Amino acid sequence: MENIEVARHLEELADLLEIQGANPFRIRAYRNAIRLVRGLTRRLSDMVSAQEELTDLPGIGADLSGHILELLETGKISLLEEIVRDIPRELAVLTRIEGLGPKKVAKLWKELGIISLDALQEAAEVGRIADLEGFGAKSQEKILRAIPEFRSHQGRFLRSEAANYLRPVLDHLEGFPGIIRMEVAGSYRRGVETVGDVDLLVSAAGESAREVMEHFTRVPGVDRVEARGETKGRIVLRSGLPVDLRILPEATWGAALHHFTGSKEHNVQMRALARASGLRISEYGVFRDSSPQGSSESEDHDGDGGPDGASARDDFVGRDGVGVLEGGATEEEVFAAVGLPWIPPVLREGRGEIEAAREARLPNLVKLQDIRGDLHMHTMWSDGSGEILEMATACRDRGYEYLAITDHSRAVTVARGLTPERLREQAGEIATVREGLEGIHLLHGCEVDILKNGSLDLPDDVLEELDIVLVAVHSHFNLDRKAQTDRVTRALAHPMVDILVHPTGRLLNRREPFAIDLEAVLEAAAGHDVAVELNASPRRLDLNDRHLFRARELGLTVSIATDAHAPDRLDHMVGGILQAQRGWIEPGTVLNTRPFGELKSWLRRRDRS
DNA sequence: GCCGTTTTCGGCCCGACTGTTTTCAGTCG
Repeated sequence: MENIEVARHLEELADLLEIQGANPFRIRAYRNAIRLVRGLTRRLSDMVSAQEELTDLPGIGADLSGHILELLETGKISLLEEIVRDIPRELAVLTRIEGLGPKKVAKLWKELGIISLDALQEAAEVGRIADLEGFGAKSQEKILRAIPEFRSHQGRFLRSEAANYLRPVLDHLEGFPGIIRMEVAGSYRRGVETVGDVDLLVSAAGESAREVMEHFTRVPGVDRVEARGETKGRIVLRSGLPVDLRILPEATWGAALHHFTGSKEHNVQMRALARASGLRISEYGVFRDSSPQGSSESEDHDGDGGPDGASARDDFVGRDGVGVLEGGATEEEVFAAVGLPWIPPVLREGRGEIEAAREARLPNLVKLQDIRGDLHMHTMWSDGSGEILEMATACRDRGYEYLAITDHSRAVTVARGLTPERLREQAGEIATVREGLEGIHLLHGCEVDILKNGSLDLPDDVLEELDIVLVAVHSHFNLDRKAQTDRVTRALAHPMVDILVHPTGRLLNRREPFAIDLEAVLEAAAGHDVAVELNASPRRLDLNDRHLFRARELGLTVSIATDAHAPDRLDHMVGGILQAQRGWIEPGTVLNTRPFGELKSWLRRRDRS
């Protein structure tokens, strides 16, 4: 069983426990464990087979370990089976509706017997929800709006889509009087491949906050305003993208930026670290508890407007006591307060970045400037829209040293894949273009299909004539896990193969990765000295960050490539770099950071003519 | 349910906003 399935089971269990009204800290323990499982680079079942103790994992104790072992062994968790006898498992789905949490879902179920999305919609339409205690007309309207939204896109946007929708919002706010600074935070800043909403931060001069908020709600393309407070507002664009605005004091901008960049997991770890040294971190700064130890004064919580006369000049009267502001003007100050160097947002996922920072072993992340070429792209010869020359000059314009033209092979008929004859014809054009081309090296390659049985779509003598050979799965996505794994590993063993491209075949929000033992695939690639691709197309971003992290651990070579089907799509490299950084990838791991000479000698490890 | 250079028991990150209340619960990030 895959980790993702383990996580799903635990998630259902956590959801139902929450609806049942279980101890919130118990729920948090489950959520922590789920995040951990999703972030693991190794399969739990492999760890169990290797006799490793799951309780060694942070956040997994005796109980959770027991549930996981039972699940791996029997495919079931008896606690979950027990709970679903009392609570319908469909209720977990309802908590995903915006505005509905476990408490409200439990109420809807107990009072109105609602367990399905359809029933919820019907009840709202006939007005039965508004009469329920704790609900009202507005809650009912909100539910009616949220259901179709939930049904359509499940609330996730590609980061690149979000960037497009966001642009007019930023333009609208840019230069508005009173705005001192503006930045996008949240998962967007961390470079996550899909985002649920966008967190926009603004610092504004004293009195102008109200006007800034008002201006924000009049963004072009706004569908509705969901919240409009003094410091926090939320609009939903017609595209469905929710945008949150926070107005924050300039003096503690760094603390706010850090807080709203997250991730949640990272913030929790940072706060725990702060607490250990008597500090408290919030979006308003880093504070040292200034109340005398054991003093009853610290228990005085309701002194909202009345700071005690003895407090020092910089004292901050917070919601739960008095503290002295220690820093927060910049993110660097926040990290420095807990003895850490600044950590790049792409790493802030609570996956060991804090330990790495403490031990001065943060990765030297690969940057766009490190990239010397693009090794995967298409032209009009198959399903691209540009000429070979156009692609080459577009690459040269981007400052690259080299590129590879890699059209499809014949099995991909819908993409007008090339037969051996057409491929040889293309080699002729490549030679012609090369003659007139200066300032960039042009490689002739092919994205060769891996057939159902793991053999390649082109004969060896044709492969030998190419400068570079990419292999990919484009068919038979439904093979079982073993068959798919065997198919791909067999292809990797072929002596002419250089790069395995888009290794899991996923399309974000559209197609799940096909069933494959990626660990085995990565190991096979390492064994055969084949590189794996990070496909930078915003729809694919395949491999994902965790796979990349694993590839790095295994010492694999990674190619970051755009798979561009038009010259302007070569800019997708930017998103690929972000993804690579999220996988802790350093320049030395990346094939296409190498100078052309080194790339050539790497390609020549194959005995080509 | 997890965890331990404050603790094997008693903590567990912190704050804002809405809607439904009339002082606050629930939800969200």
